Amino acid sequence: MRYGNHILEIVNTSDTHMTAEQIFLALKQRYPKVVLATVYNNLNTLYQNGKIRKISMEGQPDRYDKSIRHDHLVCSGCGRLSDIYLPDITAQMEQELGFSIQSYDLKIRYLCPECRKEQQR
Amino acid sequence: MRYGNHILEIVNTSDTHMTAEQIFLALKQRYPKVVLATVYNNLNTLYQNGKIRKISMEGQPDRYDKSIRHDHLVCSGCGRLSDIYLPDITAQMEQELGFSIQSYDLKIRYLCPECRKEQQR
DNA sequence: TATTAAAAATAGAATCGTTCTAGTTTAAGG
DNA sequence: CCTTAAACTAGAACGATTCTATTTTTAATA
Repeated sequence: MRYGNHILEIVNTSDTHMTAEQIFLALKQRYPKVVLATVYNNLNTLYQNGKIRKISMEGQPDRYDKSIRHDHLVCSGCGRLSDIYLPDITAQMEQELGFSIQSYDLKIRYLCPECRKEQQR
Repeated sequence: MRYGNHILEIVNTSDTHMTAEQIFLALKQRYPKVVLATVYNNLNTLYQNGKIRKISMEGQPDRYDKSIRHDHLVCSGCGRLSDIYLPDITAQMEQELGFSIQSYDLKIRYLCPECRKEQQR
């Protein structure tokens, strides 16, 4: 994985949630010969090794995200996705379930301030 | 939406999480002339009207689900997706966040009993 | 340093879920 | 009935992702 570290850095330092294409374009700046399939290969490997997260959103290309635990807010108006750091509820879940879990994905749907304004008209 | 009600019924009464293709095949039994694009159209409309839920899973076709509130368990071994009815944590989330939300999606990753056995070898 | 083998990258075709377009049928209201 | 809009059909098109075959790079070893 010649590009693995750089791809990981791109994903980790981005605060947006980048698509493979966007990561490819960013990587291309330093390595102009790199090809999209390579980026996919690297992303898949990083994902399988738990180094990054993958977010699938309906109708959109998958997005890649840093692996540190956090949750997501999705605005149901504009669709914008943002990070939110809520307390870990793993223990709570496990207590409810009665068995242990590996992780969880929490996606919260809301209306962002701008879309709320928009809607009030 | 000539097929709307029947599609809704298929989704609501299924305990698996059906793909558009599977729903199409089920619907075809009663309406042999129906076409996949129509099923997609209907599913999209139902989804936009909040009658059904849509679950996007990486690398797989979208799945459709009843809209009543529940959460999901995904086995990280075999990938099987199942329903789980945990208490609603909307209020808890809102308290943490300080603003109101519309809904949330909670997907819990774990190892199902069969895969746990498998792994112990 | 040269040799070799394995791993990663490249190019581009292929796949497959989903949407789109244009034409046709159906349903509802006047 | 007649008209019009909505829904459906057929099949092409699209786009994200994967696959295949080939080439390049890397790393190990002699």
